[in-house]
Amino acid sequence: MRRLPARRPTIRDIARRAGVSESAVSFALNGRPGVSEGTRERVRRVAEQLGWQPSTAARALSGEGSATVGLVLARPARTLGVESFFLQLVSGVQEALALRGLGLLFQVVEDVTAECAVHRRWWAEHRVDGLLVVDPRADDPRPALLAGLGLPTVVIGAMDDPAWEARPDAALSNLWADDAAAMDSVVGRLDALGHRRVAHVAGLGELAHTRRRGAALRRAAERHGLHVTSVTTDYSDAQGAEATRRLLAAPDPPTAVVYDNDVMAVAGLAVAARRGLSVPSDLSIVAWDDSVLCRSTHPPLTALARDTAAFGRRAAEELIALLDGGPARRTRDATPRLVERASTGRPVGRGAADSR
Amino acid sequence: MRRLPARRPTIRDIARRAGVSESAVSFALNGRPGVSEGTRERVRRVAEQLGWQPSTAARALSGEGSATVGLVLARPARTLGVESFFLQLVSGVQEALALRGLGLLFQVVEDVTAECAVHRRWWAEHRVDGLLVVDPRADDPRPALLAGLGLPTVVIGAMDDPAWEARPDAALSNLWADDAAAMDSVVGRLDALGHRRVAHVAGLGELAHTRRRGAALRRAAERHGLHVTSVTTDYSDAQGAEATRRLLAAPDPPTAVVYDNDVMAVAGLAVAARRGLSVPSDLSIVAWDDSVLCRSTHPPLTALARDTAAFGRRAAEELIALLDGGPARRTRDATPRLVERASTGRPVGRGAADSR
DNA sequence: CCAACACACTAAAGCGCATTAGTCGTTGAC
DNA sequence: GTCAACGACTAATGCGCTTTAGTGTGTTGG
Repeated sequence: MRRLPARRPTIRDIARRAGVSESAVSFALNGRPGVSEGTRERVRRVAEQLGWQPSTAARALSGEGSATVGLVLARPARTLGVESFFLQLVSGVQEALALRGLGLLFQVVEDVTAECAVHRRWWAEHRVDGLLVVDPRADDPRPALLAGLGLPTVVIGAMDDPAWEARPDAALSNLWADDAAAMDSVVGRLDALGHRRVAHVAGLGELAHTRRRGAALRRAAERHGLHVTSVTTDYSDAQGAEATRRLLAAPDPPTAVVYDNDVMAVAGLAVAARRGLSVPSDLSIVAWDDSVLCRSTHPPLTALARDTAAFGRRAAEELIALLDGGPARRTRDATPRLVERASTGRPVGRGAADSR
Repeated sequence: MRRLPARRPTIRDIARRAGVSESAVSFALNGRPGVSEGTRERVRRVAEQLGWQPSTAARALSGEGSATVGLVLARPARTLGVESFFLQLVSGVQEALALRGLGLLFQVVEDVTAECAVHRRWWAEHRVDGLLVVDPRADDPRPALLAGLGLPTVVIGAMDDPAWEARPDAALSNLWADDAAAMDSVVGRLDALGHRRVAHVAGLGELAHTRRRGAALRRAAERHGLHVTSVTTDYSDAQGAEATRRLLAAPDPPTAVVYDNDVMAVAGLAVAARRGLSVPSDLSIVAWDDSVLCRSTHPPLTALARDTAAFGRRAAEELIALLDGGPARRTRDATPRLVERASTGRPVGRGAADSR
């Protein structure tokens, strides 16, 4: 009834039109030796004029790979569509991939088990040439799986050292940001402002970076002689708010809270406002990951900023390097920097810095 | 040096193991007649045991299609990674696609021209079987292009009637929400609260739904005898804030503002707070599209809520129906409903409803 | 008892491209 | 002047799967 054919041109069409064999066309179009410059040029023109594009399916079949990389997000749907992080990351990833004509196959699943299944399927189906893995976690099954399948992979985010070293000689690179250093800068600043009790509203406990941040916080606090509390959440606004309520209800509430994402920080701010606390004099707030959100609240939030799109772009570039046969490597990205806005300041009242 | 082979099993392996021909395997696995139940079962077991998965590349080559649908987002990078809308939409889309083993090829580009180029390339490369198109706009070149290419497509969002009717007998469906009705409900409510001057901070002027909302607002305002102002923006927090400042600086500022997305609404709220205006008594705020954002501010924002993930799911289902050879059709999704929170109320002072 | 016909299955071709193994006409070297 | 080497191409094969056209066997009916 519909679907007017609109047949795609194939190299065969080009061959006929240019009066050469299909192989000559293939050579010409792929820059292989074996055709004269004249013929090459002629073939190119015909291809252009016919609007020819290579069929990725055919290419993939004849061993070239599918010109596609995969990215799967394993997060419960509930905590999704919230953080700006992923869309920005993806947007950066694409920028780099598009330059090479690589497509991005994207999927959202509930958990890591499902993610592994997807990886396995994609591999078996020849769908992807490489993978981007996000949210590395403790006892992460993915690096081993992908190494076993021989799929070039870039893990985005700090992996635990054992996980990194355990990987065999696989095509597995890692791009990480120094969360510990970033946390240090936060704690140092809070200490300088006179805070003595700092809380950390952390993200999912299984994630490697959650642990790193927590550990860094404890170390830094010890160095500075601060008291710290930590609560883990699922990154949702609900749990961010709930954690804030709990922290503030404690007998000796913190005067500063560091949130592991922007959404929870904003939720925390709202809780403080509802309780009549003034930010920053009663409570200082720091958000991990800057975004529009942080800039739009009142007061705007101090945040650990990084260029997420650039992060994604670099990750994609690492993967491309791997795809080109380059060596696996571990690269450190820029450390998030503390952007101070109006949500942090000296604590006053409510038994703040006086205990020093 | 690396990349341990780990060859994927093919139907040939299955055939050998099961002691039948490759064609028999193909028939057995695809539920085609021509094999006995016993053989079919045996083949299935062997395939299972070998962990076989069909190669999409090979499938695509032999005419079955690539088992992939495409979605490209044409938005300047700046306004991206902001709204929760897209990630949620995508997450819903996937849920439906995954049930059918369809992959989602995703790309972000700067503008519609680039989007068309991507569509064309995907088509020529045999990469996708169908497409999801978002943000229909006035004089949209995409429906005609895709109809011409014969790619089954679902346009997500209200298309202008001419655009819809002009489409030839192509595999082009449309899923839309009644923004006009939603706008009516907002205006009705604001009128009932006593507002007389309402402003609309709209999104990109080229988008069809921006125009529809604007037109609906004007009609409704006329019906209710209200005065309306409208400003178009690029959806960014910066322009949302700027528009708000301009509106509030006017000689006869509005007492209620409807923002075309959550980000701008939050930015507007911050502007109001900075100017010392109290929300809602000095200014009522309504956000189009509900999200964590709206719930997390203080006061929380009244918003037009809809189930975006479900919207995406339905869109994907429409596309699957099309892929299955179903007829093109136009479907109306649920109308966004007004969720009243603390950011709307009766206007007081500042020359509010007294002029009635 | 043989033709007609199901039935279960195999052989072979084709999808679009890359690649390997030729083929053929020139050149260059000795 | 002859032979090897080279450049410019073409022919043929394979990738993994679907599909069409057989093939051979057993059953049925006249």
